[in-house]
Amino acid sequence: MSEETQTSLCDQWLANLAASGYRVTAPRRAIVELMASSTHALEPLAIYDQGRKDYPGLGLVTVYRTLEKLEELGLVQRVHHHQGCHMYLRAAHGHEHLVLCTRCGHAEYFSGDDIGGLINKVTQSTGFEIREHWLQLFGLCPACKNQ
Amino acid sequence: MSEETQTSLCDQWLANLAASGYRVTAPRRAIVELMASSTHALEPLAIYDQGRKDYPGLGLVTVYRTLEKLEELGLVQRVHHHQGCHMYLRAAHGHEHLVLCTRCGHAEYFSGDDIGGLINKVTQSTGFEIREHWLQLFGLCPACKNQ
DNA sequence: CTACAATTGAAAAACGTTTTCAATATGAGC
DNA sequence: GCTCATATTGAAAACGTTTTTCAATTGTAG
Ligand SMILES: [Mn+2]
Ligand SMILES: [Mn+2]
Ligand SMILES: [Zn+2]
Ligand SMILES: [Zn+2]
Repeated sequence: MSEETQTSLCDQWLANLAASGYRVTAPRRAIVELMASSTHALEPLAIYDQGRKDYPGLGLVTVYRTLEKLEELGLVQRVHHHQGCHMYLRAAHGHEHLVLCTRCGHAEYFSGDDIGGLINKVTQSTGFEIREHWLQLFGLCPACKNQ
Repeated sequence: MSEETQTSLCDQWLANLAASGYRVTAPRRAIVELMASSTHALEPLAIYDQGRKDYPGLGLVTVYRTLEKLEELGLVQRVHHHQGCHMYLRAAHGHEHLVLCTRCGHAEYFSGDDIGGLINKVTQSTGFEIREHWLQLFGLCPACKNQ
């Protein structure tokens, strides 16, 4: 009963890396720990700074290379922000989009957008064959709303 | 009657520059001519290359500086694309969003998106105060659909 | 036409990202 | 556990893009 199958997201990601033939190294553990739990999209330099608290020898190059792998495995995704276009966040589960706080960067996924009707309209009016869409909402998160 | 008020978009932009206290110079004319008529979002280097056909002395720095001004005046806007995040296109008129061709880059504005309902749902479920949204559709333009 | 400030392009600097490379650490096989 | 082939590492160099600096040029108000 208290024998939980409590696999943290972090452990899942590391297992995923291993299962894909990649090695589980100390620098990767530091980065995964960070990314699996972050509620903010982070840019490589921020990941580097944060990660060095955990593993001081960490190199910025390794951050880039690890993000590349995590993205390839679908664990992390790139986010375009007002503050930068190379920010990384835990990937969406299924069809989700992001709400982002313009003040603190807090990011949250939501689902349930229904733009099928719009896509039909645009298909008709423009003749485009639409295959993909980007949708992102921006505003203030609950914490930032109250100064 | 045949005395048309046929001010080209290009001339409007130049007038706008002048009215804002900026000078109308040959390099700016070359860039404006290009941007006011382009149906593709262009990156600075492409604008530079195209612009040099018209005005061979054009410098890349001037492209950057002119885009900065045109954006400030709301005549041009930055577009995030799969192929690049620093592309520029004629700004939207009012509330419009973009459909972009993933093959040739052709861009078209559309309006009539209604995501008010979605915004309400997300406001309720996340507590965010939503102030802005990005919506972009991607696919194949009519020309690219037929190979 | 003149005079002055805005604008220009070349060159240098700054920036973020990628490549190169020798040293190191990992994990499979014993 | 120990060995070994090799995946991974960080530092340094290279890279492409954007910004800054600066002296020469150009636009425009008067
Ligand atoms: Mn959607
Ligand atoms: Mn809209
Ligand atoms: Zn972007
Ligand atoms: Zn096309």
